[in-house]
Amino acid sequence: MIKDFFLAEIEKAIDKAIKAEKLGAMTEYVHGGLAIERPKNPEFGDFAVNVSSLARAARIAPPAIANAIVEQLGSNQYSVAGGFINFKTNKVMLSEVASEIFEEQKNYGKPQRIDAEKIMLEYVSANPTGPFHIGHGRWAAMGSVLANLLKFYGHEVYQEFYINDAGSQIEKLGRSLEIRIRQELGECIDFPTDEIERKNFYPGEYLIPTAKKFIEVYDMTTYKPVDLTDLCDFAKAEMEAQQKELLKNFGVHFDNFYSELALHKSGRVDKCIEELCKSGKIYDNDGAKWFKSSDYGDEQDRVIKKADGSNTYLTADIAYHIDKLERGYDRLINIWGADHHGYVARVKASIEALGYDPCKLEILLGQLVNLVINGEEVRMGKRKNMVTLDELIDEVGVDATRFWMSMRNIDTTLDFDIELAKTNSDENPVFYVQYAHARACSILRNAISEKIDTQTGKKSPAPLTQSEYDSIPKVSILPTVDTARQLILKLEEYKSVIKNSAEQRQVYTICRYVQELASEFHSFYNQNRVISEDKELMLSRLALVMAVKIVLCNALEDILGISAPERM
RNA sequence: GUGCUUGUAGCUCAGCUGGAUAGAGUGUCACUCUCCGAAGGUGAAGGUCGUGGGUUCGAAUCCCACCAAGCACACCA
Repeated sequence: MIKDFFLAEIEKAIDKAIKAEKLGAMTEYVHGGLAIERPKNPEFGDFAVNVSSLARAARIAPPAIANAIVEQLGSNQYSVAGGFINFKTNKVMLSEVASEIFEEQKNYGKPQRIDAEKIMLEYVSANPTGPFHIGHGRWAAMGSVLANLLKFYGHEVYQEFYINDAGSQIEKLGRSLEIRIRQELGECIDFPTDEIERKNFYPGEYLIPTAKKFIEVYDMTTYKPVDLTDLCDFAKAEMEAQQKELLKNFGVHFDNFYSELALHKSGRVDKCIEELCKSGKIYDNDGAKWFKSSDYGDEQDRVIKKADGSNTYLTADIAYHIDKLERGYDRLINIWGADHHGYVARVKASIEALGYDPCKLEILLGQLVNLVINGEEVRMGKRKNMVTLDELIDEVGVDATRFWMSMRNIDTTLDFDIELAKTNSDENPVFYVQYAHARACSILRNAISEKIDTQTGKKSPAPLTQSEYDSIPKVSILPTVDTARQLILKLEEYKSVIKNSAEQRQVYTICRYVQELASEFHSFYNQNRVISEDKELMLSRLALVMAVKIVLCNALEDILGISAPERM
């Protein structure tokens, strides 16, 4: 990376300046204390480093420090402004960026060496009691993008969906299906109207098709009592199948679906309670067993076994996380909705109590999604207003949904404006970026297509022959104009974007980057004609266009999981 | 009441471990198609960084208090 090169040069110069006693009271510089940044105003240069932080140790003014360091560098590439050292990259370095892109192709931006980890990424993890709502869409999109990103960065990533298929909710689902079946068979029956009673059912209409299917499978003409477990199993299987189908269509891949019910049946949950008992952190109170999670920073202790002898949801969750750790993962990353934040402390506490390092568990808490329809916020959660993820994707498409769900920092509430996401216009960032890619493809097509004048019908030969076109990657780019320089620097930035995004688990920075790159490219396009009489210049510019196309395509398809269309 | 998250331009959001004149997009207004896709580009206007203190040479950024919004505070899952 160009940044790393400059940082190393400057750090060397600081060491030299200290030896020459040019940095006042400073006797030692610990490497890594400074960072290279892009100046806010490009007139200052391509990169900058702020040395003001050394002022305290040196006890001299920042500009004097900067000058002392630049003196040691002995190059006119560097200039000083206040506490900043600014510098421009030379043409050779810029040209190398493009060569690197052509060499690496799909791997451009992948770091050479990282401490690779075996990561378990768990996300979505919904109840199989109904269709996904748009909130699930955010976790699905962000999770799959994060998985792509971490894999690309060099980690080994395993994606898992924890199915909450145990507990009382499943019985609710079964009983709700029964009502729908009896309705279908002509019985005059409905869900309770009393609000509290109604909470024991899922009155959404989505169970009607399932009821019809059930009637067909069981060949019923009138309702005969069916075992509740059969009803539950049928409904559950149907909901799970629907959810899996949707995930597939949404471009979200899971390596495994882990059943909570199977976890209970395997005896792992009971074993986990035993282990906790051995740790001495369990006590009895009011007939229930409590886990002393407050010893590990939780606000209060938690029930692990109820007075009626059954386990709580937490108990299974503890067992599940221990199971993940036993499967040998270095790191567990979970994406949870912010409404589950209370669980973080207790799950971490259990991990620690059972002798594992709680730092291995990273929980990304995501704020929820608000739907904006015609400029008005529609609150989710109220069942009657619920918009399902299915409906949303039908309305705006997979690409736009994935992009919009990923484009914001996870800890801000996301406003999803349906009307905006639907428009194929400049208001929509997805189309803006895809358009840039299509435009790059179009230029490359034109470079080897013969041109037909629409007025005269005269044909003129293609600007380049196929073999000339194939040699483009070997061409060295001539960053003669400023827009080209800026574009190349933006391409170079991709490497740091990938690094920061992967290390901080911040997916939205990729979305931002891709918009910025598209913007630089559109700007370049408008100021420079790519296909021209000057062949050397044309080849150089085509090489730049090709480099942009590669990076845009990599970011869109491989990381964001969004199509990079060649035509629109 | 307690905890977590958020408060930056009309709107939606960036702003990296404190540092250059607080940045984008969108909306508004003005330019811009003889030429590779105008689904584009260029420019202008628009901000007491929720409020008040504090730390610092220097604060949108760190600390404290307050105000406002969202979420969570089960022997539900």
